[in-house]
Amino acid sequence: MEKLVEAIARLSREIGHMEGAAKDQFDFKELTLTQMNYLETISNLGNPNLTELAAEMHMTKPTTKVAVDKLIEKNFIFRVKSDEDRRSAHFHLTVKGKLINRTHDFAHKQMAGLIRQKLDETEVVLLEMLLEKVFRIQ
Amino acid sequence: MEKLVEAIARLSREIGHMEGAAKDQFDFKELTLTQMNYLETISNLGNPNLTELAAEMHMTKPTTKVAVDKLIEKNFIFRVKSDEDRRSAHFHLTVKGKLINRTHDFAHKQMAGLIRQKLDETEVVLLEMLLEKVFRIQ
DNA sequence: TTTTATAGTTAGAAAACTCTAACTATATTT
DNA sequence: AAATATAGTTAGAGTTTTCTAACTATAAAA
Repeated sequence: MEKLVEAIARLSREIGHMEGAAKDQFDFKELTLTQMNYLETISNLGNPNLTELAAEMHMTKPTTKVAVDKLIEKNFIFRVKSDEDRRSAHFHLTVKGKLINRTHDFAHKQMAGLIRQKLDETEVVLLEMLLEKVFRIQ
Repeated sequence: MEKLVEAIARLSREIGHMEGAAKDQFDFKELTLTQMNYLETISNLGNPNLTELAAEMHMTKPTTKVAVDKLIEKNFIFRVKSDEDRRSAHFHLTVKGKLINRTHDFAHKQMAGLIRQKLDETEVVLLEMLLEKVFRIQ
């Protein structure tokens, strides 16, 4: 296996593991795996409407409606009616719903901590520069 | 937001997105999200028994049994009876089951490709060295 | 302005997911 | 050897997830 691919795989696995641990901590017993998935997708899409969410989830609209109704009832998201198109509404995360993202943040911070622990300051700056170059838009 | 954390978050999001796209490609319509999750956990644990799998999934043993029975019926995993403890059996991935990991591999290779596209050879070697140092055991 | 398309909803049914309680078989402890 | 613990199974019930078909309301096109 190529060295670079191996390193990425390792990084990815570790971050995944840290996110799993974070979710255990945050104790989302209130949500099923499926509901968590809808919530994360809403977060990723950024206030989608029902049609957009259903498309991204590869589900029908009635199925998606059942899911969002549960998330609304449990106070993880709320509806905002669209002014431009009065047929439509967009889903927003509540304060409680936004906690989901904290599990990602937590894992990312933890990984940053591991990196600072293993590399000296010069190396950290170098790594930052390299990663920034990879994701720079152009 | 700290620069390093931001870079990790970006990397993590991109890899996640690539994995999602890979799953769409591989077309696992045969599996529900839940079943996919059991299968990935079995893969991560490496031939766990029912008790170990249930613990990792935070589910009861009967629930876990229902799930693995479905995966066996669909030929994603199979049982291997333990010689040491005759009450027990371990789950192994079939060839078909191992395809799941390919979605991860695919995403990691794609990310490696993006990196090679944005960095020159010297920078790639540097990045490899830094990541290796982070994950070196000691 | 009538027709067609789009956004979302409702109803009802099937499959998947999850649990508790009670059980069998094998291992371990006393 | 008897008592206790562990690995897994079975049965049955409640909840969640998913679909198709049919509907309302608004927007866009003809």
